[in-house]
Amino acid sequence: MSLTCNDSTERIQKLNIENGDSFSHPKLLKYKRRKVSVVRDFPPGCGRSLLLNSSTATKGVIGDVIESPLSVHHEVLGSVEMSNANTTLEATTKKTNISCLEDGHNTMNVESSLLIEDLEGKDESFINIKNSIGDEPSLKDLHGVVVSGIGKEVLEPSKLRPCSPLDDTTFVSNGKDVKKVVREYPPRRKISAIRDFPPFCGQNAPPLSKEEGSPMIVSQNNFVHQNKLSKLDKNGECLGDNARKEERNIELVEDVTKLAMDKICSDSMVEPIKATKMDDKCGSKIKCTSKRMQTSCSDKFKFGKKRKSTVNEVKETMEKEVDTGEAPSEENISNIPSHRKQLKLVPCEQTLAVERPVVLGLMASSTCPWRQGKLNLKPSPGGGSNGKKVKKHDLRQLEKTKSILKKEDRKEYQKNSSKKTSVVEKDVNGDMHQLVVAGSMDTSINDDESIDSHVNHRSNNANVSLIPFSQINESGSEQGTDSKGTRTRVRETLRIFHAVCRKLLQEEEAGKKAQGNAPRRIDFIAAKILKDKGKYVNVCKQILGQVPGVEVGDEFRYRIELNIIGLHRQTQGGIDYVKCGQKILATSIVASGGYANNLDNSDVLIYTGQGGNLMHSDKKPEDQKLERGNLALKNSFDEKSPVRVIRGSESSDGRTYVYDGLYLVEKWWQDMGPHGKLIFKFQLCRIPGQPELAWKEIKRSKKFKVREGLCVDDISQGKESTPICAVNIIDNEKPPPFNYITNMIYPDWCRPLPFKGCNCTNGCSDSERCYCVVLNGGEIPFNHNGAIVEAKALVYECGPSCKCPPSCHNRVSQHGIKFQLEIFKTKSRGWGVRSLNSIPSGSFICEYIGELLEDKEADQRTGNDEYLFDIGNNYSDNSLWDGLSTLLPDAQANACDIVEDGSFTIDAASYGNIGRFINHSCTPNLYAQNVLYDHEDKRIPHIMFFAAENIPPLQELSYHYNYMMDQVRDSEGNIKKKRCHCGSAECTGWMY
DNA sequence: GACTAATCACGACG
DNA sequence: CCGTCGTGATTAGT
Repeated sequence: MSLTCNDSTERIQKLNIENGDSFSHPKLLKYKRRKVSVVRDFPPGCGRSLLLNSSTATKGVIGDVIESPLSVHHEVLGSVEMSNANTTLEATTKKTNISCLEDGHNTMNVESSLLIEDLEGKDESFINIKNSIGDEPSLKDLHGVVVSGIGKEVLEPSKLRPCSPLDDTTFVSNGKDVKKVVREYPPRRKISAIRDFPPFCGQNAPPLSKEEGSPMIVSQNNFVHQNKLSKLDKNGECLGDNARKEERNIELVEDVTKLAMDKICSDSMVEPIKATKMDDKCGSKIKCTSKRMQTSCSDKFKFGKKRKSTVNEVKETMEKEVDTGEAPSEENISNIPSHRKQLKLVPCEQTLAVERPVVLGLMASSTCPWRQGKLNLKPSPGGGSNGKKVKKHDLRQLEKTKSILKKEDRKEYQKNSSKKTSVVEKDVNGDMHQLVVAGSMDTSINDDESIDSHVNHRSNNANVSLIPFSQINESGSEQGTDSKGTRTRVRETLRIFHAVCRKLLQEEEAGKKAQGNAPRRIDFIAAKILKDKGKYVNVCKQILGQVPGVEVGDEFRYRIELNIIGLHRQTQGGIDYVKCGQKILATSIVASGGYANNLDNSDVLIYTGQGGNLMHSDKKPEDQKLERGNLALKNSFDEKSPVRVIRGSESSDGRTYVYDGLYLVEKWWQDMGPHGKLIFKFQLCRIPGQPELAWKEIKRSKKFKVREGLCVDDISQGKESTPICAVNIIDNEKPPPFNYITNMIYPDWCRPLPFKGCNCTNGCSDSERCYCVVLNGGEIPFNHNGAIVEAKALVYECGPSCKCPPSCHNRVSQHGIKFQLEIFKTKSRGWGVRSLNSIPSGSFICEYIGELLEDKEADQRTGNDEYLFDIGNNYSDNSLWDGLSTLLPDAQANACDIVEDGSFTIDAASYGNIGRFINHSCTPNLYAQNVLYDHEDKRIPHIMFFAAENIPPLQELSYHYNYMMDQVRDSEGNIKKKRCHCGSAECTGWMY
């Protein structure tokens, strides 16, 4: 066995040279800083608010209320009548004049933010708070003073007294007597909404694994409605009859929110528990099998020759279908009402869900979403119509494309909109989203919804639905099934979105030099295309609470993605809200601010309200008003309604948005902004029981400079540019020994044809002259940020024979690993691989490296099938982004080579790299891409893993092993089956 | 030249 | 029609 990789040393050198040339995100090139730090703020006791050390801490519990003698109510703002915004503003303005008197003599200033500080040693005195301008009757709405501080000590209410001469007075408001403010100091536990947890919530919640999540929150006014979900969320979009009846009720009653929610709550009390139990059952099933399998489940099996013929069979079958969408799982199909199974809605690319189960059966990969989306559509690569190069097209062409798309869908729109007239009219009448009685079309579910979803969206149909706070991606329950489909749709939609963006970016990058095109917003264009194609998810309603198919930790690159999946509808606005009866309630906020310094205290968020022209430098700043988003957040506080929080951050990886889960508005107040105008502040606290965000753990690791469970510092022993550590918090096992290599080992007899290479010195942009670009079908298959544009049968990178520099955009995977990867012990799948970085979709991860074997030789290595990777046309596996060709007709897949059948296998058992640890998943986030750069032997391409979607830190990396059922045999020819423990909601339990 | 910061133009959505 | 915790490109400054 000898190393014959002819450029191994050169490559290593290049690798070293290139180490500094890190994966560059487009956003990396440009930074944008917010001019006014309206978002950025610190919770009490943190950051700038940390004015006191603990010894001088305020005696009081954070959030406590010291009632002003002029105060009307006990709870901070909670019940204060805010109807007269002017009064409130006035009162608040004068808050800065409030003095805190000690013993009635000494005056202590209270900051405008109403921090009461430095009460150290003043225990014996009582604290009086009075309004120095208390003689003004207009101050009747002045509310209590919030004690903010870092101390946890309790300030005894008895020590809080109104000062003379207002001592013990009652205050008359609106002609009614109110209680003596101080004596009836509210019980402390009222101060924090989140501490008062109903059953199944907060501290009362049963212990949960991350996967299980938290079942539900039933807070006083924070309602969950599992039952409703089941009706709403057949992929999210429809309301069942009962639900619609409820909605009618909501419209009729006066106290809309309360009554509706009460009803919802009572309806929902049984279902969630049932669902939880079912989930448990399912979980235990998986657990017991997983125990049996333990580490062996990361095994890889070979599949025989039959595999390919099977694939072809499937392909033939699938080609008869015309389909862009995902196929529903078998369960989904069974759940579709029979009358709907007969629906054939739209010609052309739009779905024919009905026939899929047959194909799925053939596929024997029924619930793997990516495979469903893919095997079907494309004619075999390199064949047929794909022979022509893709022409760069300019804006006009794209507009043409768009208009064609529009035309197609306009017809649909007109067709459908007539059915929706009533809904539309209702919406027109309301200035905001309105609770409406959904038309019969709205009962459409699953795939049909994808057809009219954009119509719904256009019609501005904003049905309010309350999604319970719970992890609803479990299988086995109705909810789980729904969510499973929605999760798949969300992932698929985002994947397509990213793919379209990359494709557009590719065109942009290719065309830019030739003609200085006007700047394009590829995100908007991509979004528009998806919308026109009905690919939006959760479009039909504004969702309060958890959004189906979106999980805590999901990462996004563009704001518009939040809109696409229904997480946050505003494209720019930070506060999204929905009209719920008479009130508006906040559904979600985007906190884009440099919170980098304050990650440790991430469960609390202080959010600045909107308005006041803070964002417009050309307009005069004004006081923020209690309207729109501000009012919505205030109402969410009143109703204890959960608010989704999306955190935006800028880092070296560019801007990302992370869904941080549900928060409750804990309190709100007004403050003086940097421009001297009043702004609203909202303190939100993360609802406990939700999965921890990965970056917190990483932050913690960095802080303590210790990785918990670290057992090997660098399994590559310095051979990779960044060390790859091994982490095990499950048991004491260390990773099994093997020889770490960073280049393929080719056998003696294997002398790959040398790669001719290009002679480019101009960045390999010439689609006709660059040899490599020609091989790739006339385009560089990567974006300038290093992301692969789309999956292809074979990708040619420029190689050692090329004249272009190492910085050539057509050199990506050869530069090696760019992310900080580590291997870790999983609970049921042996060792797995994950990244400490956020990985944008399309990024190169790593190669699958080992010894190259012929199949027959691999067969002889009995009992050694764990780390085998069959080289072949895994293009069928790769067509993860197949919607692309139909979404972008101009951007047809190019002619490109296919891998020639040589029956080779990579064996990573003895010699390998980190790629050998990557596990199988039924819902993988990576895919294997064949790449050639250092030789031209199409039988033995490099196997390169690329990210198929945005991957948050610490999420396990996985790809689909693509075993075919009953094709995996042991050394004696017996059919082997392999348990799958990927844990995915889509998992069938078997690797095929 | 690389990087930062401010500004502009355009934008979709509700 | 209007406003918005966007986005990319341009420009000026360091």
